[in-house]
Amino acid sequence: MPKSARPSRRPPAPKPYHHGDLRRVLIDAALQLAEEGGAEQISVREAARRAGVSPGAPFRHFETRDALMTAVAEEAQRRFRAEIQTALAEAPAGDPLGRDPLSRFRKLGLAYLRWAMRNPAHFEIISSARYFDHDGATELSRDNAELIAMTERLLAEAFAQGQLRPSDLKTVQIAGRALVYGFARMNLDGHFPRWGVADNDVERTAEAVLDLFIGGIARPLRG
Amino acid sequence: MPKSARPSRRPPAPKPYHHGDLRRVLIDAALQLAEEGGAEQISVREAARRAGVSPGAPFRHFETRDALMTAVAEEAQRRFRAEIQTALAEAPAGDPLGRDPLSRFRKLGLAYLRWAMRNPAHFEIISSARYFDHDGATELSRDNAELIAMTERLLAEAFAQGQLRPSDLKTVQIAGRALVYGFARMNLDGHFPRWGVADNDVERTAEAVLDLFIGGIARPLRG
DNA sequence: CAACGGTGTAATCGCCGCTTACATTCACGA
DNA sequence: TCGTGAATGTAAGCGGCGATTACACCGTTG
Repeated sequence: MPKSARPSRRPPAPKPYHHGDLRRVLIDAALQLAEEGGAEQISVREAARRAGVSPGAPFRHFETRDALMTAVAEEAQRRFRAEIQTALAEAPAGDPLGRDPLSRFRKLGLAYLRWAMRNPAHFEIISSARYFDHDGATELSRDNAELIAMTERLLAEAFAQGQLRPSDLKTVQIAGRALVYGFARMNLDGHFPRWGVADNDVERTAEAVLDLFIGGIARPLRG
Repeated sequence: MPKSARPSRRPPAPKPYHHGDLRRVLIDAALQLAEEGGAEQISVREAARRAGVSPGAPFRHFETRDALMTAVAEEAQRRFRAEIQTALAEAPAGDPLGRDPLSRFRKLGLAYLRWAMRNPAHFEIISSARYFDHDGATELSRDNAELIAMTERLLAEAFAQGQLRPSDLKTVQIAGRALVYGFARMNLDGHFPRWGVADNDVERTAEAVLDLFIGGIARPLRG
């Protein structure tokens, strides 16, 4: 009598049919698998196994493995988004109104890098656009577009306030993204040992790299 | 009589036993597969199929699929290396002796970017460090270390000649790599449509991004 | 020419994504 | 209240995959 001890407590749960909330459990199991061995280690069967369910059951909730990956990517993206918002919500020292767009830009980059360093599996899943082109990926695309728009706004404000040397802002934006994305992927893809960067030094190096970039686009202080 | 027309011409070939040179053919087939559908589409069985050989035959030449991937990565890296050397060999205009390290640095970055844009499948295979940690991957590591050493030398020379503003050179080096690597991966991972960069514009954008970075690290011209 | 080692084949194993047919259980209206 | 249909899970099976094993072939070499 394995599962008889489930007296159907909890009316407000959205999908407590047979299993309880299999969809949720599958996503969590998949995230766990990604943390253990990378995104390509995610397997429908193993997720089903960990959910204590038959191999065919997941296909009631996800048409294909890629659909599961999309759902996992959305979950990861939501956590990433929350992290970014938290980081940006912290009042910048000496600028309680948050009117210094360049330092907010820096904070954004730093939050991006730190999150990617500390959650490489989640970052990996979000990386590939492959899982953005599915039916249920609207949330993913929207979140991403908002993040892009935010950096665009910050850069425009920074420029308007004279914090930037004259540059094409679109180029600055893409270069900034390429920098943090590339750094995060170098970490994910295991490049840093080849570059003599130890694990303890990765976050410090990330900060140095970001500051170098910002120093390169900022208008030099006259003095 | 499918393969009877092979009168064993060519004594100096290293492995013309039964098939001719299966190892070589398998690597080429795998490269082809990567070009068609990405690195993860490489399958030992499909490579064997295209080589006209039984599914078990490849394992005489590669212990595992990953060993095949390592060999493919080495082949891709060799081509990449050749491309870089060709690009650097071109005499810089107005500096026939090649004594302008910063412009050589730029040329190196540009060659990296262009090759990655035009050979995304090869770039992808080289990206992951996973295939560097196999027995036969010594060539891969050596090539890579040489490339790293070359950029280090160029930056040191550029600094010595006063072309750079004061910066930590290691940070500059890693930032430069992160920038081009990130840009190449953004292209590979399909990010650019989200950024409003059309396919025709990718190489132009790459150049703009690189120049922005170099403008950021270069000592501003006094005028 | 005989023995041996390098090479390819055939058959098989377990895992995978995915599908189909069937069993169970919940939700809701006659 | 009950029964009927839809939502959910199971059982079984398909073909493809990486990998292993036993066996067959063949070129080299002593």
